[in-house]
Amino acid sequence: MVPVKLVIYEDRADLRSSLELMLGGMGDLFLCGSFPNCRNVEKEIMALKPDVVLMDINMPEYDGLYGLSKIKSIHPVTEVIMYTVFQDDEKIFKSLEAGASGYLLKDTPPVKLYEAIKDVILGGAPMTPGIARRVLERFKKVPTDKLSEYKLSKRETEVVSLLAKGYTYKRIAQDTFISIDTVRGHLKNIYTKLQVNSGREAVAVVLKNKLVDLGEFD
Amino acid sequence: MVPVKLVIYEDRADLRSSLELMLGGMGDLFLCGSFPNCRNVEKEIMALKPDVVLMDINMPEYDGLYGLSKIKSIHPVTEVIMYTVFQDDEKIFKSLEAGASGYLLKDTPPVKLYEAIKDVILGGAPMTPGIARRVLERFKKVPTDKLSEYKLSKRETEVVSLLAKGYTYKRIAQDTFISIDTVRGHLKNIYTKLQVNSGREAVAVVLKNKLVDLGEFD
DNA sequence: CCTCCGGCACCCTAAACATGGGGGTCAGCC
DNA sequence: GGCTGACCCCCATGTTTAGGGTGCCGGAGG
Repeated sequence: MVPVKLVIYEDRADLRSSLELMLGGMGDLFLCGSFPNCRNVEKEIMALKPDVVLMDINMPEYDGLYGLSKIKSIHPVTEVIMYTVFQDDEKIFKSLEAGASGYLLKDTPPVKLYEAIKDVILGGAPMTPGIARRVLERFKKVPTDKLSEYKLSKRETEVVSLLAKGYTYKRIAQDTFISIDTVRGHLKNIYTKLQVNSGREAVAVVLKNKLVDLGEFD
Repeated sequence: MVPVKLVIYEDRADLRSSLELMLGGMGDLFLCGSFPNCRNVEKEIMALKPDVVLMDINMPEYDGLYGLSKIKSIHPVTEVIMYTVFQDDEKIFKSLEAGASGYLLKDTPPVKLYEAIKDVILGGAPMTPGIARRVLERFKKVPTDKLSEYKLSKRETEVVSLLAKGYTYKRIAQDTFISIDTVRGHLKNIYTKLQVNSGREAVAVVLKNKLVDLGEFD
C-alpha cells in the first residue's frame, strides 16, 4: 500500500518534533510537512496535497479552525483530524461543521494517534470517547418532543406544517380540502397555542423545535 | 472494580449463545441475562438493572428500537449499544435520537465488542468507523454554505434573519436603523434571490439550509 | 471616465393576513 | 343529558405584505 501522506500543524515546537519523530517513523506514513501555524496553509496544502492533516486548534493568529476551512475549500479530499486540548462544545461542533473527519484530545496515546490516522483513511471518524459522546448528545430528541408540549391537534399540525412550506391560506385550503376560513380558524388557535402572532413566527417556532418534518428541499 | 452488568438481546440463538460464551467469559463482565426479543423488556430491565445492554435491532415483532426506547424511558442510566447488520441512515439516527450510546455493526471483531462495552461505561460512544463517519456527515454545513450560493449580501442576510425571528417589517426597520421601505426593498431582492414569494417561504428556506443562526429559543 | 451594484428611501395598489365576532356537527366522557 | 374538544364554516375590519415603480448616493471595477 502506498504510504499515507501526512502533514502536521502544531505550534509548540517540542510537541511538533516529537510527533514528527513518532509518526514519521511509522512505515506506512509519509510525513511530508509540519508547520507551526496556518499562515501559509493554502500554499502548503496545494504543494503537498496530503491525505491526512493532523491539526492543532489553538495556534496563534491563524488557528486550526481557519486552517481546516481553508483546506476543505481548496483541497477537500484531504482528511483533517483536529488535535487539541480543548473540549468545549463550540470548538468541537465548529470543527465538525467545517468538515473535520476526527477530533482527538491531546491526551490520546501515540498508538491511538497512529490508529486514528489509519482509521480516517479507511473512512472512519476517530474521536476521543468523550467527544463521541458529546456528538451523540446532539442527536437526542428534545424530551417529549415539544409537540405534546404545545398540544397541537392533528389537523393543526398538518396546517402549520404546510404553512412552514410557505403555502398561502388558499393553497393550504385546497390541499386539505377544507375552506379557507377554516384554515384561518385553525391558524388562530395555532398562534394562540404557540404564543405567536404571525405566520413567520409560527414557522420559526416549529422549525426550531423540529415539530414538523420539512421533507427534502428544492 | 465491580463487574459490569450486561444484558444481551439477540434473536438468533446461535449468535446469542456465542456472545454469551464470549462476553460472559470476560472477568470484569457479568452477563446477567440474554433474550431473543424485547417482548418483556420492561420487566427484564427493571429486574436486572444492567449497566449495559447489547441490543440487536432486527428482531421479530418487538425489535431493538422498541426495546431501546423502553429502556431509556424506564431505566435511563442503562447504556444501550446497538448491534446490527443494518447500516441504513434511518435506523442509525433513530437509534441515536432515542438515546443509544453506541452503534456497532455485526462484523465487529469480538475483542472490539468487549472494548466497546468497557468504553461505553467510561463515557465513550463506540461506533463502527463507517457509522461514525455518517454521524459526522450530519453535522457538515451544507456545501459552501449555500449563503454564497444564494449570494445574499450582508444587509440582506441580516434582514432575513430578523425575519426568521418572526419580526415585522416595522420591527426590523427599528432594529437595523433603516426605513421600513428599505426593509421592503431588501426583502424584494431577497425573495428574488431565494426564489420565493412570501416571508414564510423565505424563513423556511433559510432555516432548512441553516443560513442563519437562530440563537436559542424562548 | 462611466457603469454597475449595494444600500438607502419613497410611492402606490392589490392581495394576503391577523383578529374579532358569529355559527354549527360529531365523538367521547362524566 | 350536558360538557368538552376537534373540526368545520361564514363575516367584517384593519393591518401587513408583495410587487411594481422611481430616485439618490458611494465605492469597485471595467
